[in-house]
Amino acid sequence: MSLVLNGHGDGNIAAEKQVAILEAARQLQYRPNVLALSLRSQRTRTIGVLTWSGSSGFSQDLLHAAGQIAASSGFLCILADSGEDLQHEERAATTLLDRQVDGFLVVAPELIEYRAAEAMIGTPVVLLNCVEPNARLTSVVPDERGAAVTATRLLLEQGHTRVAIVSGNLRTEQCRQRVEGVQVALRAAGLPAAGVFSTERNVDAGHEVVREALLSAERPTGLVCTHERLALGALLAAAELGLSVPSDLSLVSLEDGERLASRLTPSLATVQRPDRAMAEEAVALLVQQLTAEGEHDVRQLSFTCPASVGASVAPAPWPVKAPLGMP
Amino acid sequence: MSLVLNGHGDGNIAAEKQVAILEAARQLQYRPNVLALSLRSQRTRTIGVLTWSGSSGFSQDLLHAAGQIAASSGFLCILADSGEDLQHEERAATTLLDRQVDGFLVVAPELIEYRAAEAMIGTPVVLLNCVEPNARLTSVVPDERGAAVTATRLLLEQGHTRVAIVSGNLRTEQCRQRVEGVQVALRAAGLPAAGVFSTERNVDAGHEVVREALLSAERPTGLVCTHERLALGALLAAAELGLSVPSDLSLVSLEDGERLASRLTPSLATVQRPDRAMAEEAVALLVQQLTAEGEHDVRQLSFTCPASVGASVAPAPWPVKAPLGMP
DNA sequence: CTGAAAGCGCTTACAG
DNA sequence: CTGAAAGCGCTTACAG
Repeated sequence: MSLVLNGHGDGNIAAEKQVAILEAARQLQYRPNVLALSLRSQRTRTIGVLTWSGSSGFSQDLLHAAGQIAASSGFLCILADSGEDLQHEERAATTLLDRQVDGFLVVAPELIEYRAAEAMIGTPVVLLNCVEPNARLTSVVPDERGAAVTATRLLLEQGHTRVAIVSGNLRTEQCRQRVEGVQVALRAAGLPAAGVFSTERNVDAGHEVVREALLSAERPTGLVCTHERLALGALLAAAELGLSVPSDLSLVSLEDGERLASRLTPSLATVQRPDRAMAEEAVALLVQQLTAEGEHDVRQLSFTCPASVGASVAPAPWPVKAPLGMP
Repeated sequence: MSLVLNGHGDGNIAAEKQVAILEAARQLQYRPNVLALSLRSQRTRTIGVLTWSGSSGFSQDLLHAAGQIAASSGFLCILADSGEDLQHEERAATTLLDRQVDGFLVVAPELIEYRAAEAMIGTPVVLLNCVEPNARLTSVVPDERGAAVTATRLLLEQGHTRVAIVSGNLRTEQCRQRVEGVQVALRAAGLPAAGVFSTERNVDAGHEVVREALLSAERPTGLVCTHERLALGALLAAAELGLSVPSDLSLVSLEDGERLASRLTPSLATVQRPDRAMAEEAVALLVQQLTAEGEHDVRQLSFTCPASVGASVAPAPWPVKAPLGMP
């Protein structure tokens, strides 16, 4: 009977008998017992998703997208959230393994280096938005450095030469790469390195630090913010000091999934993380490993981040106004 | 053997034999096969979580919290995301049912009325942040109306008498209840109903509509916003018109999970949705239904929303300044 | 007190 | 071409 239902009937079962079986199955609304099937085949068509909310986590889109795409390949995602950070990672992995997940998808809220829990070795793993330090696991990440280069070019194209960086904590891999990208772009344009204003990743802190930057003697005409909240802080600081964005100050931000940029006034020019495409690719790679036979190459995929137009960038003012501090 | 491992050994198995078994199990790192166990017991210790991202969905916290709490009771959550709205709900429910989930948790990104898919009847269901129109399913929701009353009182206590409402789309249950709450509070204080400025739920739209409100002849001294993005828009509009928050304009917002309020300058006074407590309760109710025997009462739980202090409220200015429009 | 058997619902060889 | 049996890994009665 299962032969028929699974399409292996031809050549084995008489045609009319097949029809009868199919009809009966329909009438009884027969649905196979997935548990029994899994027990037999030792495969559950299930992906264990390891995630954690992080300090400012916005993996929400990545998670939603991954779940939908997995579902379209007949895989279901079991979520194991290890809380604020990854300390319960090992236990979460074990729990998922007990449930016989076919593979793991590790979804990080922001780009980090990730060391897989010991329990996971031997099971297919794909990393989303994180990398294994020794590149021994397949990973799908945004090209953060390239994104920062792209962002900076938006300012350079408009003739800005006095650019500053507003960044989150430089101890995070993400911020380091983003800041580096800006400096690379400036160097390539023959400009000196930008001043880096590093602070907590929230609107208040951004406000404060940008205020400071705008009051400095060498007031920048263009700002690259590593995170949307910082850009919002910058907007508030500029308003407070009577500077108009973009005519007095141009603003570019890298996206971090908050979806704030397009909703501000003026709308922010940003460089976006292609969450959906990345999730799609990561799940596809994992599903491929799970369904195809044999060994698979470890791959490191880096996604280009596209620029998104906004009203926060204008040509550099010329001549540059005197610093606000000295009238 | 399983008797020992499951703690039913005493009285059945010789003590020293039990020790031997336990020791062997440890050495072999024995972990029971959950699949086989489920097939036998017809229970999977699995909760199917039905969710969708909605137009502006911020169920992220609810989801994370639910997953963690379920895990602490030995239940795992399988996520089924039905995309933008609930049109694929039925299919998602069926998929989860095929996986033999023990029960359903429906997590709505914002308060709505929810009609359970037909496939789900017969399986325990708890609704989180939504209600069944005929109150036939257990649900856990925030007291949106009460939250709006609380918010409004923050203004009334400071002597505000000219209050306006900035609201999202009034066709949504959530906004309706929030607006209603404000009016109830005003009526109770013997004040006339507030003007309602309803618009899209984003910063831009909030900005625009608040600008209009502030330029009207009867300029309000206090604003209740139904969503944080609208409050942010209000902040920008006030800054643009040279009004200071809170000395010229007091601002209170209801929270919607964006976590923006505390990060703005000035920090927003808000009334918060107790996401974690709600998720905890919802999961607890479901787990209880799944583990205890017999029938269970259908319950409708409403959670009080606590006010959160912020710097955006001050006593009403007196006398009220002339409207900005006529100097 | 202990060991062998039945059965959860499936699929895959294997006789007939 | 078809039907009965074995087995995935567990637990729960049921003989011994």
